[in-house]
Amino acid sequence: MAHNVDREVQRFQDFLQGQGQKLTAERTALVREIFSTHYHFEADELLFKMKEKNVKISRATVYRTLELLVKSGLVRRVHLGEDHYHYEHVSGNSHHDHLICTACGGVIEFHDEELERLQMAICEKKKFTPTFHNLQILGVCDSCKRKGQHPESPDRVRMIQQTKLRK
Amino acid sequence: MAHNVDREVQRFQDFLQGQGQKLTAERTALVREIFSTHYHFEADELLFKMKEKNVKISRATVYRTLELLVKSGLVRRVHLGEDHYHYEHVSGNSHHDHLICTACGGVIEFHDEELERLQMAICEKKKFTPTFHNLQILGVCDSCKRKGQHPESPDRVRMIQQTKLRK
DNA sequence: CAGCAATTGAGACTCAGTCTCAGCATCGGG
DNA sequence: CCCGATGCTGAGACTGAGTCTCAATTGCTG
Repeated sequence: MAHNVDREVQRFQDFLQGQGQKLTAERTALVREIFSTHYHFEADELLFKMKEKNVKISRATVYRTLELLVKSGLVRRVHLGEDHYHYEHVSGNSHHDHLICTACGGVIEFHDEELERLQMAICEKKKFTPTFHNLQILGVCDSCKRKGQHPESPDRVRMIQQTKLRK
Repeated sequence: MAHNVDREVQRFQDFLQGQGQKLTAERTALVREIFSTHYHFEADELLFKMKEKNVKISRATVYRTLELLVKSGLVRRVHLGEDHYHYEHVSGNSHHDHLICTACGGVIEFHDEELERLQMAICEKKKFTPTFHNLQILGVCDSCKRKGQHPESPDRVRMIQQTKLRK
């Protein structure tokens, strides 16, 4: 919990209404779940969590709702070094990038103004109009390094999965 | 062509031998294809090109060889904003990142020392030992902007496919 | 030439994600 | 109160990228 989710539900409803769409029970449940528990998650993980809670929501609805959430700007789709998407919610707070530990699979977020500025400068030089960016740095985090975990080779990152779900 | 491919073939053989593995006709053909023609490519695209040239190589072998090439460091696996991998060959030249035009699908490469330094500094601050990174900036390139192509929303990038192949 | 490990192709399989379609919910008129 | 329109839903078929299995083949090496 730790966070009042109603604000996001409201924002989503506003977005939907602007499109002549409706905030249904399923959509509300998904938004609540996303904003109260998860931070980074996979679509199937979300599906699984809902099933666990005995809230029956179909795969199709989960994907459809995620798409709407991405369009509304409440959720962002990110690559985290694996070969499928991850999602993260955006609680009004600013953009960030990811350090991904290839030993434990953990994700550290960071934001750096200098980095953002530099990217803008690069785009300007190339006459490129950026809308979005995505930076992942793969490596080994401090605690894994202490434990002497040897880094997996980058191309094996995708194999390091803490959670395997899908019923 | 434009580039002598034998050096890469040799490097690959050295790598394979170090592992007690063999440089077969199929592997040689793939390396030659990769280093003489493509720059960024998808696995299936490579498979298709080989078929086109009447060099029969199975899907499994293409994927297996790509994995070996990634391990050997001759080829790099990158995300280019779509939901599956792309590959690019590494001809001894340095690391670079990508500007990806969401209107035309084009890819502009760039390398910036300052950016690299900054990333190292960020990692240091977080006590993170980087091995690899991947930065994509999505947006609209100069020529698309002139043509007034309106930018696709980031989450639709994956739909913009110039080439659809597979058999 | 026999033995043996590495390699191969065909095709089954997996898994994330998409699509289709019939049935349901809701709403604004008549 | 019923009607049609519109949007939403779940079930499950489908897709496409990538992986795995296994029997057959290759290419050493002794």
